[in-house]
Amino acid sequence: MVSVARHRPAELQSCEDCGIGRLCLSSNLLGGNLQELKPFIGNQFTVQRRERLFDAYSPQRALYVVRAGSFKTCEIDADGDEQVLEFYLPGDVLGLEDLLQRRHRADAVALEESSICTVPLDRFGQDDESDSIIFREMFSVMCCKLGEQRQLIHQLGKADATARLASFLLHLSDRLAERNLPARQFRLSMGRTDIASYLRSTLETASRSFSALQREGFIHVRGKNVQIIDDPAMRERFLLT
Amino acid sequence: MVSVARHRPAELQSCEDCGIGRLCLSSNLLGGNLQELKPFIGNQFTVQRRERLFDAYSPQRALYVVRAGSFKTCEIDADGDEQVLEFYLPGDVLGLEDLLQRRHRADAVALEESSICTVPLDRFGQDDESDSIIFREMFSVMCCKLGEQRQLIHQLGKADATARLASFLLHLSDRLAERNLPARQFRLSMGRTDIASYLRSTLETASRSFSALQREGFIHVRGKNVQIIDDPAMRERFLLT
DNA sequence: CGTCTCTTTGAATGGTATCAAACCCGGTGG
DNA sequence: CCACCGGGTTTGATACCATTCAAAGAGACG
Repeated sequence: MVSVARHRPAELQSCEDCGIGRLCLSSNLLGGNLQELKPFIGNQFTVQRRERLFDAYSPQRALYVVRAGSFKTCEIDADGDEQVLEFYLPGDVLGLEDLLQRRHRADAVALEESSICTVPLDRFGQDDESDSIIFREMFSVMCCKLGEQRQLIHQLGKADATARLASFLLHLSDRLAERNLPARQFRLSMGRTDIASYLRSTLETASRSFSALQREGFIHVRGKNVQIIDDPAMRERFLLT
Repeated sequence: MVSVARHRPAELQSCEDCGIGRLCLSSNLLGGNLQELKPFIGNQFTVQRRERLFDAYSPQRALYVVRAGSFKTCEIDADGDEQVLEFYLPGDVLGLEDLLQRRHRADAVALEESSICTVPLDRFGQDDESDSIIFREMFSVMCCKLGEQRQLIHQLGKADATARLASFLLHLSDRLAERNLPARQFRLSMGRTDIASYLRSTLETASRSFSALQREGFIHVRGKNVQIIDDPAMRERFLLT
């Protein structure tokens, strides 16, 4: 069995790795103008597990970059059920989709003790030059997000519960790898309920899917600890696009 | 029975109604600077039913505004199945999500004889001022699209097939109303297969859902002709958010 | 070591996909 | 004008997967 250090969240080493410098990891709009973004960075602070970074419907004052730990955004629907919208890892930016209305459209909750950098919105509008840079960055992230959501929609329609979980795990693994974090063996900071909610399923089905993936030899699971055993086979079997 | 004029697609009256002037109908970033966008408008042409406006993976040369008629975008997935991504009505802009890569990510197919205005991409980068305006416009549309996709994801997870169809029809009705087109009684330009694909369901289920909505007195259906009979009750019963 | 929360597993129910056949409508040609 | 044809649509029967309800099991923490 693997001995896991207790509750040590994933962390970025330096500002150079910080997501605000390349808001969308797959974007290459920016060459190396990290310096130009420095003026936008505000103060840092930590958020405890289950604490909210911001509330739905509250006015937006900043963008938030996850420095360490992880978050989920979720909204409460008309029936009072919580729906998980997205998970955020170190380097991810929270609040982009709220910029237009300058009002948060979801709750942001820390999944573990986490550290945050702020990018106050009042820095915008000071200088057209840097405004334009950050605007294009945001645009690029939005494009990525649109693509990701499209992916999710596609999956929700075609793939069964097990395939959706497999995709989720592979995507998570890819994101961890992009951040130079352990991507083959990791600890999920979110519970089965959150995963199920994100995948538009139920916690029982999610749990069964974990078991199924383990039974078929793709992964090893023990509670929140996941090890991806046969990554290529898993992609071959479950990844559609 | 209603006598329907044969195949007369919905149409915009003037450039003032054109979507490029307020790319996202719910956005209010622009005050009234329609004039500033005029230089961006390129030539017009028509597309026949089932003809493609552009192909997936082809390089993007322009944005396309639907002037009359309607379109669907769809992609062929790994299994060779067509997946409908979005439907476009007069005033809608095609190609926004492809801007980052300047490469189309889906096929765009005319659902009926349609008319198109182009916004060639080579107009961009000439003038920072107008670039910035169009950039913000696009950003605003992206925000709207993100919201819509989020809505769809939500529905795919929670609502059953009938509720999803109801939502689809109500949303379509709203979009027609925004364009000052008949919104209570209209002719669907897309077939059951396309609707089913968009809703991540099957044509049989879509058909049954139409029947169910009619049986319960919410709508009247006769092939592609739809009349919304009890709009408020339908919203009350099916619309989640 | 006990308690609480989260997770796993089981059995029954229900919605949707699938397979199959009949039907309707629009268009064509006699 | 009517008969016919073909694509699209409706409806029916069955099978399967996911949800739901229920209970037992594992892990975290004091």
